[in-house]
Amino acid sequence: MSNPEVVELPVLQDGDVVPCCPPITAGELSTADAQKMAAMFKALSDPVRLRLFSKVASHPGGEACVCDIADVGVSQPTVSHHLKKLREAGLLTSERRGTWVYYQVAPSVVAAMSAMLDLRS
Amino acid sequence: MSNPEVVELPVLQDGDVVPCCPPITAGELSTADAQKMAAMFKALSDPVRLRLFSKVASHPGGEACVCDIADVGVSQPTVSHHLKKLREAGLLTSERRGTWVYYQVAPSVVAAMSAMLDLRS
DNA sequence: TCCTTGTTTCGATGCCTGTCGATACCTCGG
DNA sequence: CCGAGGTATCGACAGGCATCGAAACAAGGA
Repeated sequence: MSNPEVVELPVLQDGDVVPCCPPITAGELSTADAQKMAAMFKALSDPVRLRLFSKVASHPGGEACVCDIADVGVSQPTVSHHLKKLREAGLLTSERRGTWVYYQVAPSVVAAMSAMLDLRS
Repeated sequence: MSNPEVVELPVLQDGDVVPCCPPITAGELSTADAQKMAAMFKALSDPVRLRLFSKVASHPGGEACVCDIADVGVSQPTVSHHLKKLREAGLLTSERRGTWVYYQVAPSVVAAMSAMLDLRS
């Protein structure tokens, strides 16, 4: 925390539209696009993160309190660590309302990933 | 009959319907489903693998010789290693035809991943 | 104010994985 | 049968990451 000049990662912010990358069949991926896409998929490449994400996504309104989803078989700090990863990847956004923190899905990012996997040609 | 060197995978074969997992919004993922899904996403969580996959997918017929796609900036053993990972995840299948080995995309698996990311709510 | 509950950060540890060079394997042409 | 070129495996190393307990931070109530 002693470095105030740390450059923020080019991660995605709440509300951003994310075109990101073309469908995989459109042609060879550039190195830069491949890195961006890989970061997104990596965020979902862990079973715990996948369960956390699905718990948020399956909640009414695509939103859930940490206290509602924290039971995934790992310690609470680990849950927080994974939620942070999902936030940094732009898949979830968080908002504190009083005592509790609520997480919401970021639909555009997920839609972008889905589009990239669309193999229709 | 021409049933030569079939590379057997304990995983998914081209043409198989892949029930695997429900859409993420359908409810909480079971531990088992989460592990299966995470393995698929993990296969695409590396930039090199993503580029290899896109090179195969963007080739006519969704098929390409290793010699056509091996130029991704890493050594030949590393390319082979990544292709093996993609094979083990069920995303690619391989077939030796004479001197060269051809890789094809396994459309159903990719479609399954895409379906899981479908967030229409 | 102090205490309780919810959440995040910190520091350490052990496993997993991407990468390479060397080498073995497979197929074809001579 | 042998050599050459394409592909896969092996062994080793370095960096990354999931996980935990402890501690710090935030908000509300007594």
